[in-house]
Amino acid sequence: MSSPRRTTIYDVAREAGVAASTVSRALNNPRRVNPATREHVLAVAERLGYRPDPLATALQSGHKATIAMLVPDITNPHFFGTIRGAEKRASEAGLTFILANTEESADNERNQIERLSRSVDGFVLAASRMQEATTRELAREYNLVLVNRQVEGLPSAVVDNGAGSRQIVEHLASLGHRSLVYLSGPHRSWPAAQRWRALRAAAEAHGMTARRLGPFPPRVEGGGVAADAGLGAGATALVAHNDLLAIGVLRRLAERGVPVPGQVSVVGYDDIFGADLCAPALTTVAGPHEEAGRAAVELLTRKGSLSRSQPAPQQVVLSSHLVIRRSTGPAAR
Amino acid sequence: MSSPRRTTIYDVAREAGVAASTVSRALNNPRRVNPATREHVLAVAERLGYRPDPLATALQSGHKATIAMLVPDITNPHFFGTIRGAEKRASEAGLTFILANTEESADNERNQIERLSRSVDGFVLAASRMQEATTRELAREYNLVLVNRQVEGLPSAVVDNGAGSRQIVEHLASLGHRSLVYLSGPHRSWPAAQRWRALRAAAEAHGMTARRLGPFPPRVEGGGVAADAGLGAGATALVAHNDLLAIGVLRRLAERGVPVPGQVSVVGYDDIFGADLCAPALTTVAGPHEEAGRAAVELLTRKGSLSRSQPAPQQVVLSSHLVIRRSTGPAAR
DNA sequence: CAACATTTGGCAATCGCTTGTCATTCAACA
DNA sequence: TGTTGAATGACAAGCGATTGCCAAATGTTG
Repeated sequence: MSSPRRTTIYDVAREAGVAASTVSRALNNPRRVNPATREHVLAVAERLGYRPDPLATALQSGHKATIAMLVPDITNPHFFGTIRGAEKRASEAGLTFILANTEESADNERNQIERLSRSVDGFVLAASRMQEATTRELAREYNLVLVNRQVEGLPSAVVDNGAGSRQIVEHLASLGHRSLVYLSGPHRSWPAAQRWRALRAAAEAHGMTARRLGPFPPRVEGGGVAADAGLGAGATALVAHNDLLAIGVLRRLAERGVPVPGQVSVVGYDDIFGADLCAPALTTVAGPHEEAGRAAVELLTRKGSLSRSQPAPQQVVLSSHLVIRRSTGPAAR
Repeated sequence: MSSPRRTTIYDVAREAGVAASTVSRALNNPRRVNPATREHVLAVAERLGYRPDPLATALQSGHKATIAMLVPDITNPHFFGTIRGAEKRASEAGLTFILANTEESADNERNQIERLSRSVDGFVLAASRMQEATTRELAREYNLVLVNRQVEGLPSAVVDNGAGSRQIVEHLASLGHRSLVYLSGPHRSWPAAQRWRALRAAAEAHGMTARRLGPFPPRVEGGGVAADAGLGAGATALVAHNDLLAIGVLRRLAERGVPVPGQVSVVGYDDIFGADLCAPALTTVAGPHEEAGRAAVELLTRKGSLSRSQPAPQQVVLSSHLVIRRSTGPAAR
C-alpha cells in the first residue's frame, strides 16, 4: 500500500552533507543560507523527490495551508458558483480546500467548525445559518469569512441583491405591474430579508404595492404551494426567493394552465444553470457568485497575514443585475 | 484571533491525576486501562472540552481521517451527484473531505495526488483522465478508488451505461428508427468508449446502423458543431455523449428550425439537473451517481482497514436506465 | 598579520500525540 | 505465607518539521 518510507529533510540533509536545519532553512528561509549551499540542497531535494509533510509542518508552525468551506446544502445549484470560485482561488493560493455540508443546520455548522478547527487556517461560511451572536462568538476564536451574509464586524463577501431587486421592480413597473408578491425563502435567511427589504423599498418608490408570502422551502418542490399562494393573492407578478423556487412555480403554473407571462410574470434570483433552459426561460437576478467565492478566500488569506495591521474587517459587496428572459411580460389587465 | 492555547492530553492528564499516556490509552485503547479510570479521564476530557489534534494524531499514527476527491471539472453538473454522495458518506464516516479540481488535465491530477498524498488516507478519482498505466503505477503507492472508470486490478464504482445504452437503442428501434448517430465525447474518456461500445452492439443486435461522430467538447457550447455534424450525416436520432452536449444540440436544432422530435430525436446521458427543464424535455439515461460516490468512499475506507484480507479489489457496478421525456419520438420517414 | 564584524551552519528543544518497554501493584494460587 | 501471573500505569522515544541559540568560518579592516 503506502510506499516504504517517504523522503524527509534528514534524507536530504545526509545526501547533501549538511544538517537538517540547514535544509529546512534553505527551503523556507533562503537568506539565512549560502546561495551555493541552497542551490545544492534544492538540487538534492529535487533529485530525491522530496516533499515536505504538510502535517509535520503544520504541527510545528501552526500554518496549515488549508481552508474549509461550509455550505448549507451541497445539492443546491446556487452554491456551485461560489464553491467553484472559492476552490479556484484556494488552489491558486496553494491552499488545500475542504468542503463540508452543514445540512441547513446551525448546530451542524458549529460542530463542523469545531471539528475542523485544528486542521484549517480558516473558514468560509456560505449562507451561514447561525445566529449573529453565535457567529460573532466563534469569530473571536476562529478565522471566519462570510459569504452572502453580513454581520457587523466580520469580514464578508456578498452579492448585493439590492441592485437586482430594484431592477426587478423597475422592470415590472415599466411593464405596467402595480403590485408584486415576494415568495419568500426562510425568514431566517439573510438574503431573504435583504431581498424583501429592497423589493419593498423599491416598490414603494415606484408607487407599487408589495406583499410577502411564505416562507417557502427554497427548492423546486416548494414551488407548488408558493404558486398557489401567489395566485390566491391575485398577484400579477411573482418574485420568487430563488430560481429553484421560481422553476417550481413555473411548473405549477403550467400545470394549472396559467399562461406565463400572459397572466402572471415570474422572476427568480441567482441565475443558476437551468434558468435559461426552462420554459419560458426565467427572468432572474444574476450575480457574480463565483467572484464572491474568490473574494471570500482572498479575505481569509489576507486576514491571516495582516491580522494586526488591518483592524477593520473588510466587507466586499458585489453588485447584481437583472437578466430579462421570457417569464416576465406586460401586466394582465 | 486563535485562542490562547488549546487543551491537550497533558492538561487532561494533570487534571485527572494520571499520566498523559494513560489519557491517550483511555481515549483510543480502552482495554488497556481500568474502566473506572477511563470513565474518569473521559469525564475530565469532556469537562475541559478537550479535542484531539488531528494533525498531531496523524503525524504519529499515520491515520489522517481524511480523503480527497479529484474531479476534472467542478463546474460540470454531472459531478454534483457524485460529489454529494461522496461527501455525505465521508461525513458519516467521520472523515474530512477534500475536494480538488483537476481542470481536465492528467498532469494536474497526478500533481494533486502527490501534493495531497501526505494529508489524506486515500483518493476518490472521478472520471480520471490519467492513462491506465499511470493510474496503476500510482495505485501501488497510494490508495485510489475510481469512479466512472474501470482499470483492471483497481477498485472502482461505476454507473454502467451499458444498460441505459441498450435501452436507448430499444427505445429508438421501437419508434422506427433505423440508424443512430453517437455524438461522442473525448475519445480518451472511459464512459465515451463504454457508451459507444454498448450502443454499437445493441444497434447491431437490432439491425440498426450506428455511426460515431466527434469527439465534441462535452459541454453546451459543443452542441452547435455536434448538431450540424449530426444533421449533415442525415441522422434521425442523435445520441449525445452527455446532457450538456444534448442541450447544446437541442438549442442548435431550435435555432435551425429543426423540429424535435419531429425530424430528429435527441438523447443524452446523466439526467443532470435541468434535463427535464429544457424544451423539449430531454430523454436521457439516468444513473445512481450519488450512489456511486458513496460506494467509492466506502471502498476506500474498507480497503484501508482490511487491506490484507481483501486481495481482490472490488469493482462496484451500478445500473442505469433510460428516462423517456419529450425529445424522442417516431422516426421521420 | 592581528583583531573584529559578519555570515553561515549545527545542536537541541518543541509542536501534540502514540506506543513499546518496564516497573509496580494486586489477586490468586499452592 | 511465599510465589507466580495478570493488570495497570509511568517513562521516554519518536513522527517530520521549525527555530532560537551559539559556535565556527569567513571576510574585512587597521
